[in-house]
Amino acid sequence: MRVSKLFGKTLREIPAEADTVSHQLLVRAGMVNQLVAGVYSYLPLAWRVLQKIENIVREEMDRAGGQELSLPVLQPLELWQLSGRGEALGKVLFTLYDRRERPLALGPTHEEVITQLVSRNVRSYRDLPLMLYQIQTKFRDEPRPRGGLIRVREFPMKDLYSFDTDEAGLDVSYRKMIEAYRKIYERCGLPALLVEADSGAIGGKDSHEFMLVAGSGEDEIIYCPGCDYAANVEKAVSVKGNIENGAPRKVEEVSTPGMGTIEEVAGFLKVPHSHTLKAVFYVADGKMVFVVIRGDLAVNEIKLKNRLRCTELRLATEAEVIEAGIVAGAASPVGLSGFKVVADDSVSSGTNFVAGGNKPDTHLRNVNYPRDFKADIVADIATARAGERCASCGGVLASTHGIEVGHVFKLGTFLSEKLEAVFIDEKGETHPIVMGCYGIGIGRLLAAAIEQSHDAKGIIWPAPIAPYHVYLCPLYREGTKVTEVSEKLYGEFLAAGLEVLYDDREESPGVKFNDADLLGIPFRVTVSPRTLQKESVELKRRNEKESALVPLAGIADKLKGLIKG
RNA sequence: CGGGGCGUAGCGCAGCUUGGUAGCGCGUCUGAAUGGGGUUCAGAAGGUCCCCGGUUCAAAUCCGGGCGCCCCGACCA
Repeated sequence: MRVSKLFGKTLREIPAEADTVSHQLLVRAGMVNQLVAGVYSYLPLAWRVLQKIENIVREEMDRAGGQELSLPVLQPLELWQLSGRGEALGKVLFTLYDRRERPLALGPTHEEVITQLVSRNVRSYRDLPLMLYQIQTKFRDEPRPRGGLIRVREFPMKDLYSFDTDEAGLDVSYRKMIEAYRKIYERCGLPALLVEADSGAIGGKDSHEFMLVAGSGEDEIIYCPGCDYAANVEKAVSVKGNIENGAPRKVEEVSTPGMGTIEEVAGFLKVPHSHTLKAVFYVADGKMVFVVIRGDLAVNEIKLKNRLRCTELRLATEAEVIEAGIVAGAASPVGLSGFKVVADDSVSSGTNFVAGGNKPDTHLRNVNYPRDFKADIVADIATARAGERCASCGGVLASTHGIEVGHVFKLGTFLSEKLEAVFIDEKGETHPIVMGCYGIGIGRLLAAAIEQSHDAKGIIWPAPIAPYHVYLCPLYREGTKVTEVSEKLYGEFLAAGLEVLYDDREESPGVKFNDADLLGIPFRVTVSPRTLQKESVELKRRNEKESALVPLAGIADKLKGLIKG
C-alpha cells in the first residue's frame, strides 16, 4: 500500500476526547473514528489488524474443534424473556420494533439463539459434544462507554458455545477453550492472566477471565505472589482470620454519644475495628436487607447479590433506613426482627464484638454470634483486599488492575432447560444439554495490544497482528536513484509476500519517521542516497533503538525470515 | 442515574468576565528554498461560533430550555 493513497490521516496532536493511551494512539494513527458514544468506524489500518486478530482466533477455534457459523443480529425479544436474561440485562439490551410492532433486540450475545438452534438440530448423545462459534458484531447499550475501544456499544466479538452430555464433558470443553485462549493471547503478544471470575448476569458455575494487567484496566485483580491464585475482586476470597478476644462474656450496654461510624465507635471505645460489627442496609429487588460484617471488612456487593439471588441490589437511602425504623449508626441485628439478615461469615470469626444497640447513642459490648443474633444467610460476602492472607497458601495478597480480554463460563443446564435443548442418552433418557460459552472481544483485544505495547512515539505492533510488516521509507528522492530503487524494492517485497506500507510521499525525513513510529510497523526500511552509496538500505526494528545497514541484494528474503522468526 | 468538565475552521485551542458580527497553532492547497527525527519563507482556501427560544439597535459573548461528547462514581457477560 502506498501511504499517499492510504485512507486515514495521522494526527500530531492528542485528541481532546481521548484519555486512554490506546484510544489516543488509535485516533492519532488514523485508525478509528467515533460516530457516537461507544460506536466507531474502523479505518483500513485498524480493519487489517482486526482481521488478523480474527484469523488468529478463528484458527485456534477451528483447531480446538469449533465450527464457525453466522447467527442473526436481530432477535425476537421474546427469546430473551423466555430465557429470563432479558430482565437481568435490562437496559443493556438495544430494543426496537418492526413494522408489525413486534419487539426485537439487537443481539448483545447469542446464547439464546444458538441454544434454540441447537435444540432443533441435536437429538441424540451421538450429536454431542459440539462446539459452535461465530465472530460477529454485538450490541450492548452500556451505561458508560469508555476508553476508546475498551468499552463500546457496538463491537466485533467471537463467541464459542460448547454442548456436552455431562459435567465431565463440559470440563473437557472448558479446558480446551482455556488452552485455545492461551494460544490466542500468545500469538497476539499479550501476556494474559487467567483469573477466577464472577459469572454475573450470565449465570452458571465456574467462570474465568483472561486479564491483561494494565493500570488503565477497569477491573481489580486480587492475586497471590506466593502461589498461582488470582481472581477478580468481584469473586476473590481471603482469609479473614480469627480475632482473639476471650471467652464470650455477658452483653452490656455502653453509651456512645454522637458516635456513628466504625471509625468513631472503635476510637471511642478503644477497640480495634476488627472487634466491631458493622451494619449495612441494602434494598434487594425492593426489599430491605440487613447486612452484618466485621468492622474491618467491606461488603462485596457482587457476592451479596449472588447470595440473595436478586436482580437489583443497591444501598438503601437514608430515608428508607429511617422509614424502616433502623437507628443508623447504632444498628445491629441484636433483638431486631422483620428484616432479612445476611451475615458475613466473619461474624463467627471472633467473640465479644461491639455492635449497635438499636437505640440512639448506644452500643453493645460482648455481642456473640449465634448467641445474640441469628442470620438468614451466613456466607462470605466480604471484599478481599491486598494485604490480607491468601486462602490457598497463606501468602500476602496483592492487587492490580486489568483489562478483561476474554471470559469463559460453565453455563451448565439452566439455558438448555429453559429453551428445551435436550438430547436422548444411551438408555433412551432425556437430559438437558450441558453448555459452556467463551467470549473474546476482538476490538478490545486490539486496544489491549496497544495498551500493552507502545512507547512515547506510538504503537509497537507485535508482528502477527501488525497491519503491515514493513514500512518502506525513501528519503531525498529528487535527482537521485532513490525512487527508482524504492519502486523496485516495493515490487520485490510484494512479490515475496511481504505486507508493505510504502511511504511514497514528498515529506521530510522527520515526518516519515514519526509516522512510521506512530503506526508501529515492525520493520522500517529506509532508502536514501547515503545508503545507496553502499548498495544498502537501513533496517530498523520498531522495538529497537539501533538500525543497521543491510545490503540491497536479498533484503526481501531477509525480511521474510525475520518476520517469520 | 448522581457529580464534574467541555461544545468556536479537518485537529488542538484563544476570544465569553466587560455584547459591536471571529482569531492563533497544526493540518490542507499554490510557489520557492531545504534535506537523516514533525524544516523554512511567501501566499491562499476553509467557520450554521452544538441546536431552539428570549433580552437588545446589535449575541460566540447575557438569560431560559434542549442536545451531544468526555471524566469520576453507580453500572457493566
